[in-house]
Amino acid sequence: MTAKVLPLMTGNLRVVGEPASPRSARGEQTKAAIVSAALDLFKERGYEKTTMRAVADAAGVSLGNAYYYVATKEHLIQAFYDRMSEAHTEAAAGVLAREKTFARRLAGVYETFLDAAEPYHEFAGKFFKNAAEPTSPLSPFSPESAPAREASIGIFREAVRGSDVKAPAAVLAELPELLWLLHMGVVLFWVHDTSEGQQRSRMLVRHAVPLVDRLVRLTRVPGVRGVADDVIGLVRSLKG
Amino acid sequence: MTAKVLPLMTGNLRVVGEPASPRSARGEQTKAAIVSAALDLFKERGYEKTTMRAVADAAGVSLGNAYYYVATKEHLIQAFYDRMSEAHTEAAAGVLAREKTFARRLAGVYETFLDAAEPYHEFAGKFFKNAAEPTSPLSPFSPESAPAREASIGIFREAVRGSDVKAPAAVLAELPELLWLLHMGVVLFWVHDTSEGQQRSRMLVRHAVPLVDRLVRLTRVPGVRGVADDVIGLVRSLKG
DNA sequence: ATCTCCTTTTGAACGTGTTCAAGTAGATGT
DNA sequence: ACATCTACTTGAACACGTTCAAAAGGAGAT
Repeated sequence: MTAKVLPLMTGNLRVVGEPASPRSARGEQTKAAIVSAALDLFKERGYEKTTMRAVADAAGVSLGNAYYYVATKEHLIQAFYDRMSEAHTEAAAGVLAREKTFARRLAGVYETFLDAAEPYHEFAGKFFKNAAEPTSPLSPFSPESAPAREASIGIFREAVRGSDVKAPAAVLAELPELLWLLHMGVVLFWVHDTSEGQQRSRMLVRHAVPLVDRLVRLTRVPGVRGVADDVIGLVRSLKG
Repeated sequence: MTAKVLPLMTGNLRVVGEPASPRSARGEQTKAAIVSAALDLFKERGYEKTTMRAVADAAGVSLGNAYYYVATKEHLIQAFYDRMSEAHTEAAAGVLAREKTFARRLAGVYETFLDAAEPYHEFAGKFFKNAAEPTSPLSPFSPESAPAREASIGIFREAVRGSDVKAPAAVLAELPELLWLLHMGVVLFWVHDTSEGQQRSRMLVRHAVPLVDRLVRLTRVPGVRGVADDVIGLVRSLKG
C-alpha cells in the first residue's frame, strides 16, 4: 500500500493527513519535547483538561509547530500506550525465560500486564474512552496500532511456543490471537475494576488461566475437537 | 440520590451540568424538534459532519436554545440508543413468540439487534465511545444502566426459558447473563464492522450461534461438565 | 391592566482542536 | 560569499462545541 503524497509549502513531502516524521536531529528533539510535555501534563491534570496550547507552551514551541509533528491530540495518547507496552513486553519476557508450563507462562503474561499498567490505572479510563471509538487511531483494532497489536500477539505466541501445551495444530496456530483477545477482555475488566490494587482483576487472571489451560487441552478429546475446529474456522473467516 | 441544584438566572432551578427538562408543553415540543432534527441530520450526513448550529437551524431554534435542552452533542446520541433498544425488544419478542429451538431463538435475538441497529451504525461509534468510559452512566456495566441491562438480559432469559435447550441447572442459571456478555461482544464486533450492510457481523452471528448451541449441550458430558462448573463459579465470584 | 415569578429564547462571546500561508534556518552546492 | 533547497517554525485564522447574561413569554395573583 503506497500512501498518497503531496508537495508541501516550499517542498517538504508530507503524507496526506499525517504529520511529517522528523528528518533532522533538531526535529527529533522537538518531537520528543512535545511528547514528553504531553505525558507530564496528562499525568498531572488528565487528558481532557490538557490543552494543545499548554502542551506546546510546556514544550517551548508554538501551537502550530506541535501539529507539524503530531497529527491530532489523540495521537499523543499513543505515547502512553507505547511506554506501558514496552514495560510489559520486557517483564513478560523475563517470566517466559524462566517458566515452562503453559499455565504459568500465560498467568505471567497477564499478571505482568497488570503490574505494568497499575501506575496508569487512574487515567486509563480516559484513555480507554478514546481508544474505544472504532475510527480512533488508538483503537486496538485500527491499522495505526497494528504494530503494537502484532507485538502484543507476539508475546502470546512466544508463551505458547515455549510451553508444554498440546493441542491440534490448527488450535495452536490461532491460540496466540485468541489469548490476545482474552487479554483485551482482561483489560476491559481491569479498566472497570475499582477494587484496591485491582485485586479483582488479579483474581480473574488467577482463576481464568487454569480454565483456559484445561479448555485448550480438552480440544484433543473427540467430540470437543469438532467444536474447537469450528471455532477456529469461524475465527479464521472473521479475520479474512 | 438527590442531585445538587443551583438557582439559574431569574429563578429556574437547574441540576448542575444538566439541561433543564421541559416544564411546559411548549418546551416539550421544542426539545422534540431538536432531537428529531438531530437524528435526521445524523442520518443524512453523519455525526461528525453535523454541527450543533445546523441542528438548531433545522429545529428552528437558536443555538443557545438547543443547549437549554441538550447537555452536549454526545447526549443527543442517547435518543437514538433509546429508540434502538425499544425497536430491538419488540422485534426480539416477535421472534421468541414463533421460534422454539434454542439456536433459532438465540440467532433471532442477535439478528434482530443487527436489524434494529443498522440505521445507526455510523454514529454507534460515538455512543460506544461514551459508553466505554467506566465512570460514565452510559456504560453497560454502570449502576445507572442496570434497568436497561436487566431488560436486555431478560430477553436472553426468555430465549433460554422457552427453548428446548438442556444443560445442568447451574449452567442454565447463568446462561442468560453469559449470552448477554456475548451480545456485548457482538456489539463490539458490529461497531468495528465496516463491511457492506455489516455482513460480517451477520456472518459472525450465523456461525457463532450453532457453536454456542453445541457448547451449551456439551456441558452435560462428563469431563466437560467440570470445566463448565468452574466457568460458572468464576462468573459468580466476579459478579459478587 | 399591572405585577410577579418561572420558563424559555436569544445572540454574543469564549475555549480549544486544527489548518495554513508565510517566514526562518541550516545544510549543500557553486 | 551567495544561492538554493528543504526541514522546520510561527502567528493568525477558522470551525465548532459550549457558556452566559440578558431579554422575552406567559400564566396566575392582585
